[in-house]
Amino acid sequence: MPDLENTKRYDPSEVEPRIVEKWLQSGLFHPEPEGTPEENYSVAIPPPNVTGVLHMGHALNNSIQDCLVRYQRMRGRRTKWIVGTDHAGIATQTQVERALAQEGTSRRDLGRETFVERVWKWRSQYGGTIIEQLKRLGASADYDTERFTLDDDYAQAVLKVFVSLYEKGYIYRDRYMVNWDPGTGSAISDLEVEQREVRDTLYYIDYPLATGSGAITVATVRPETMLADSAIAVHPDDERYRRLIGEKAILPLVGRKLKIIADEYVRPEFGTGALKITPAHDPNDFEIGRKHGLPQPSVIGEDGRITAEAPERFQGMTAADAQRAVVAELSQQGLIARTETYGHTVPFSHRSGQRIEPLISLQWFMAMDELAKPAIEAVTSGRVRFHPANQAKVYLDWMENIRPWCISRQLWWGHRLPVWYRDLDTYVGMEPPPGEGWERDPDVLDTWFSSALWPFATLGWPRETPELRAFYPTDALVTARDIIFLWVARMIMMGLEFTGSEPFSDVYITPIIQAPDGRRMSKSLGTGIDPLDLINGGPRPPVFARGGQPPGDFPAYGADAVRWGLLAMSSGQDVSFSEDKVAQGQQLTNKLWNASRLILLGVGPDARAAATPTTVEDRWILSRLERARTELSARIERFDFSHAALGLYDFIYGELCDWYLELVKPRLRAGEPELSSLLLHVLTETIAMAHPLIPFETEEIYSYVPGAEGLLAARVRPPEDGGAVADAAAEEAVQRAIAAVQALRRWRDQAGVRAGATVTARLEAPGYDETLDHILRLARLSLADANGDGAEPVATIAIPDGAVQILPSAELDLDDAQTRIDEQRAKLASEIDRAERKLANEQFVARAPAAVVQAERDKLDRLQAELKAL
RNA sequence: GGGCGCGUAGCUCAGUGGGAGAGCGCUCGCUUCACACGCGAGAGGUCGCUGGUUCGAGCCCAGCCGUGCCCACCA
Repeated sequence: MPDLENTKRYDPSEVEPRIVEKWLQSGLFHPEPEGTPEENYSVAIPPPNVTGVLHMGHALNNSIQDCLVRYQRMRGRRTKWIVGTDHAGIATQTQVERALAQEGTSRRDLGRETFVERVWKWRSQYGGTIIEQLKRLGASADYDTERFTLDDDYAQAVLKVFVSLYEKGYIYRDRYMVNWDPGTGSAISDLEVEQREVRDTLYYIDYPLATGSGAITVATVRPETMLADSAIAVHPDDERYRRLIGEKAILPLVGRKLKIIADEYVRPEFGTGALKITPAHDPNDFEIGRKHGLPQPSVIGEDGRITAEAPERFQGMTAADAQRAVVAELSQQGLIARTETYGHTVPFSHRSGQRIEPLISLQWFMAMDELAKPAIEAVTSGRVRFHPANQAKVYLDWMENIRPWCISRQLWWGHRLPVWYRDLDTYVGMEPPPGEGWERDPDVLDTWFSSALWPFATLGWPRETPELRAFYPTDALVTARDIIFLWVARMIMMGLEFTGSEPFSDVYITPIIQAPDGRRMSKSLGTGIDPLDLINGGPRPPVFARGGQPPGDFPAYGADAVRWGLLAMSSGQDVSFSEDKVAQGQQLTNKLWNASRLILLGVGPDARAAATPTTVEDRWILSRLERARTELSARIERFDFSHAALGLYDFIYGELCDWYLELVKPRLRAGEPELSSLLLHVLTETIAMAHPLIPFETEEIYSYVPGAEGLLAARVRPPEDGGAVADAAAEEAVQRAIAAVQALRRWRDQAGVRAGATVTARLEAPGYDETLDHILRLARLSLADANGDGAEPVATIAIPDGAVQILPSAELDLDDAQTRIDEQRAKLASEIDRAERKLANEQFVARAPAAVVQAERDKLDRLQAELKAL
């Protein structure tokens, strides 16, 4: 325990690790499975990759979830934050394969069984880091029931879902065009493909007509695929080619005859208006081929090499080599009419970064249309709400145009398909089929298939567990935009299909935090920050250097400051990372620490918190506190985290510290018992409302509060009173006093009055009885005694409803004072002029709302009173 | 091609119809007994541009310019 008296600076690196242990040992984060989902509050974490490490996106996402969970826990709800990790098929397998490559071996060398064992070993070695990092961040998740998407129970859920959807006919096997990723050697789904700008060469190739005279010229960026051409298509209305429809052309290099067909898909204005059709290697051609019943010769295999269906001299070449060979032969034969460079977008694998090879493959698919219907309705009906709301449109647009999902992956790390083959028979079931000779399908499921079950499979589904009864459906889902389709949509569909309920009612889409140069935060680009480097202190990457200085290291900001900073950044859909915001969070924690020291060291050990005001400023702070509490709660509930964070800062700095604590210092030194109780009350309520945002420091401070019991994190806050505590009179009185002090300080500063000097003054304004002593002290004035009553003022300062007259004294420079008065007069006069002109405008008086007009009149009256007092 | 955003003080960003704000940075003054990672005061803005609606526009509408992201099968 730090010595409060001598710890003038809050030190998060000393406090935070201690507090984490305290929380974990308390068992507070693990709720018993009791009550109903309506009474309880639950959140399922987006499961990070088991071998992953915390990045800024996680830090933001989990700061937000923890804010929600802690807030609800302190409202008295039983809270369950489901935590765990994802096996992340491709990502994890790739990691391990990379390690194997370094050892000079490969998964093929090891064989499937050994390889999978190796991945499990890898997982036990490197897995779980991120869970420890979540604890360091303060995430109040239920670590006692940590889940993994490859746990035995979880696997049962996955198998059951597969079998059930197969039996319904939604899951089926088909030979279809897929996105083949040569990098991972697997098919991947449409969502794992990204389009990139590429400059290619567009080749114009002459295909001689079968009649022996003339040729039809086609344009292509992938000449090697011509080996698999099965037709040429033109637009039916294209005058240039109409007479050729039904004719045949000779496929160069191969000699096959290609029918010239008509299809409206072809754009006459592109290239030559004639399109070569390669059904096996282009998604569009695949569709056209099916429509026209064309054969689907396939010349590029899953290994990326030319197959036996191509002429022998090309077989075995890589696609790139084949392209060079094809172009060379065509040029030799004079069949390349011309070439041009051509910029366009082509698909790349999001996983391996390699260019997608579209090809026809036998894969497992899932029909989505029927599943999508209720999931669309869930959002249009408002049972699932997106925040911000316009993200619902993104979801709906995708759902309404949903396509089949390729769910099989040619990997070894994942849930293996519960499918067995024997000759022409296929068996699908949770257990292997009886009898001999069955071969299990070697493929595994897309990782997102199992992720889609996360909110209920983690609670024990398909068993009817107490956890499921108590915590499903969950309440909020907090995630990033980029997985709305991959994950959110699929969870809603699966939740509805298998549990009959939406898996959550609110989806909060976090902003994406970008590097200062506008790029994504990414380790490989050098634009990433490790959140732990911010928390504990660590190297600052060069792009985050400030003011032209060398980057140096981050100071150890602490988890509270990082959390607060991230929340404060969270407005809009994209935000630049701002170290200043984290620094502001650090300032806040330091300020709160010192305010707490003032109170705790000042009140004495026997004081107990009680909300008993005795003065106008007491009533003021209670009123302001209640407003701040109410506002903060409302902002958290509507997922407005940046305003929640900034509003908390404003209350602590702008009201509690700048004014209230300054106002009561004399009473604190006098040891007034009622004040001590009130200060403890205000402190306790302040740290309680701040706790969901800055949990560590507030927990630490709470441990020093006399009479406080247990953990702050477990404290149930009194409900907001909805404004009943609001004390308009006290707020008005103190607000006027603040304005007066500020006006007087400004005058002092500009008139050059020495900072420590006390100046004699006379008050010429009504309504300051309760606050006069405070104003005199904070503005360093003393009231004129009876002898000074008749003196001529050397300066007159406008304050609300009147003025303060400054009487002559040695401290004052009279010229400066006069200048100030003149300036103030001019300023007031111009404001009065503005208000008068506004009120003279008949249109304004006639058409503006009465309250607005009245407010303008009141303002004019006030300004005139102030001017008169000068 | 479609969709969603953004453009306000040097920087990062608040501000959804009624006198332009915060944090940081900058200037000036304070070793005031919670905090010098502090306190007090201040300077600094044609609110991207043009037009429109309105008594009144940073805010609403239209167009334009700049910029970011998502979706999409045009060789």
